[in-house]
Formats: sequence, structure tokens, C-alpha cells
Amino acid sequence: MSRETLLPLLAAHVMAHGLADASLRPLARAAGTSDRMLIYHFGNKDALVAALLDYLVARFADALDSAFPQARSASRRACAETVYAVTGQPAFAPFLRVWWDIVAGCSAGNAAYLAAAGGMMEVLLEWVVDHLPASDPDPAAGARAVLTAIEGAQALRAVGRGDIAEAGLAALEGRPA
Amino acid sequence: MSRETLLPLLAAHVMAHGLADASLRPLARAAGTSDRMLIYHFGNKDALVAALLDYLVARFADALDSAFPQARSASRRACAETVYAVTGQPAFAPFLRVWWDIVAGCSAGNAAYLAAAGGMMEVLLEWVVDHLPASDPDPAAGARAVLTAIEGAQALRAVGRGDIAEAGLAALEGRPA
DNA sequence: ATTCGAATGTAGCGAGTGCTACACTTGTAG
DNA sequence: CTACAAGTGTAGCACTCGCTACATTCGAAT
Repeated sequence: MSRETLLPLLAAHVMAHGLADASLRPLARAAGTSDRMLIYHFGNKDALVAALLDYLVARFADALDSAFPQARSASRRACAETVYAVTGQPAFAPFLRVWWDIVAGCSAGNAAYLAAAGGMMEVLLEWVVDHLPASDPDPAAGARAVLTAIEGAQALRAVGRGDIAEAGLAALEGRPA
Repeated sequence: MSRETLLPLLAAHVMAHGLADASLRPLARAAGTSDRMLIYHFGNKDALVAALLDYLVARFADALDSAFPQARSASRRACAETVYAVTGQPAFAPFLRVWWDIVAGCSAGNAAYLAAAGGMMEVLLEWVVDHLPASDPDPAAGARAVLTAIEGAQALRAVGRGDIAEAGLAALEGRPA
């Protein structure tokens, strides 16, 4: 039972139950060990959470690579709609659950969460750049526009207003760049 | 000390310290009373939080009305940028802090949070409709597009990537509808 | 003046929190 | 075989959590 064997089990528990109120004893139970041992391996809870966030960012990158279509989209709008559709699949719900915990934590000033959020945004940004139409005149700006729209659409879906998100994406500039 | 006199004090504490880990005793201390009395007045913590969310939605509507310019924007993009700029002012930071707690709570399945989030989105949607260019061909769709972009921009700013948000908004369709 | 209910203070319960002390069993290097 | 460090189980500390029991005070209606 090293950090490396523990992390997937801990991550599974966090994705199922949220990051915000993950406490040592339930975490340990999910990993088949004790709170005592979690502290032994990671030093303290903050370090455990930091390791967990690193691990989750890597898993998020994996999930993006494997779940998304390879082809480039026909327009910025199509790209945004694709990401919105894919991240709406059940496989991504646990990531979103954790994601909003991270955003809330960042908003509360948690530095460790800020670093993890930065990593996730970097991963997503690169993926979007690679999936914009090859003809896009400014892929860097396009990716930022798409990412902003996706982030907003996901927030609206999270609060039960997916209707606004879908209408919002549909009204995005649609011409193929 | 009735609910009505308590609510502003409780809301002030929540906006300063976040909604996620607001517990009865600190809340009571901030309001100059005891956890005992909070339960007496509200029944239980869930009811207290529900009342608090109602109150916060009303305060959010007030803040929008008083802090925003009266004039209509020149374009959807200008409207989004105005809202982004205004909600970036310090006066709105506490609302955003609470907002992301609400989004995270919704994502975790909290029904009370869902209702509050719906209220806030309704308020914001109406405000955006009223501030789109009068020439906008489809204000309902336009408001949804603007709201989606704003929501995403705020999320990105919350995680320290305001740079992405600003580039994203700037790349929005700019023609005056 | 008495009665009654609303309002409030004090104390505490059982559960959960992060973390630690201490003892014990291993696996391994000398 | 011995010595030593890594790993692990048990128990517990001091604290916070939401909530309750009990007793009291206070003001208004009878």
C-alpha cells in the first residue's frame, strides 16, 4: 500500500462523493486502510489533497484523450457544442462534480485548488486548439472563446439551466472561421 | 431578534466566509446570538440556509439594479463585457464567492441550492434582456448567449485565468445584432 | 395578581474532525 | 541471528458539528 496504489482508490471515492467534504476516515475506508496510514503516507491532509489533485488532473487529461472524437470541428461553435455534449456524458459527471468543488475552493482562496484548476484549464485549452477548424484565423483566441463558452454552459447545466446553455451555444458565431 | 433582523447579519457572515462551511455557532456569533436561538427561529439548519438563500437572491437583484449602468449596450459582446467588468468590482466578490458554493452544491445534488441558483439566473437573464441593443433580432437568444459567456468568464476568473476569460469575451461575435 | 406562552441561557449528547502516542509486527541488511 | 527501520493496529486527544433538555425570564392578556 504505497501512495501510488492508494491514489486511484482515493480518487474514486472523491469523484463519487465530492472533494469539499472528503474527510480522512471515509477516505481511508474507501481505500481499505485507516486514517492513521493516510497521514503516515502523505504527511497531512493538505499534502494528501494536493497529491489527489495532481492525480485527478492526469486522469482528466486521459479522459479527454479517450472520450473525444479525433476529427477537427467545422466551426468554433461546433467545437464548443461537441465538448459540451461529450462532457455531458455520465463518465464526465464525477469530474464536473469535483471541478465545481475546485472552483468554489479557488474562489475561497485555496492555493492548492488554484494550481489544479490551472492544470485542468491548460489541458482543455490545448485540446480545444487541436480541434478547432484548421482554417481558424486565430486558434489561440478561438480556443479561449470556445473554452469560455463551454465553462459557462457547464455551470448553467450544473444549476439545472441546461436550456440556457444550449440556447447560448447555439447563438454563438457559427461561420466556419 | 426575529428572522428578519437576523438575516442581514447572517448573510453578511456568509458572504464574508462562504456558504459551504457555515456552521451554526460561528453564524450565531456573527449575529450576536446563540446556535440555540438560530434553531429556535428557523427550525433547523436546512431551513435557515433556505431562508438565507432567498435573502441573498433578493440582495443580488438589488446589487444588480444599483451597480449597473442604465443604458443599453451597443452589442451582445459589449453587454457581456459590461457585466463581466461590473461583477469584477470588489462589491461583487462576496456574491461570487457564495455563487460558486451554490454551483458546487447543485452539482452535488443539493435541491435548496438548485432553487436559489434558478432564482439568480432568472434575475440575471432579465437584466441582460433589458440591456441588449434594442435592435437585437432575438433578445431571448441573445441574453442566453451573453449569460453563458459571462458565466464562463467568471468561472475562469475565479480559477485565476481571467486572461482566458477576457480573450474569450473579446472573440465573441461583435456586430451590433 | 395570575397565568401562559414566547424568548433565552446553560449544559450537554453523540457523532465526526485532523492528528498523535505507543506498541507491535514485519522485511531486510549486517 | 541480530539490529534497525518501515509499516501497521488500537486507542485516544482536543475540538467542532447539529441539535436537545431543562430551567428561567419576561411581557402581555385575563
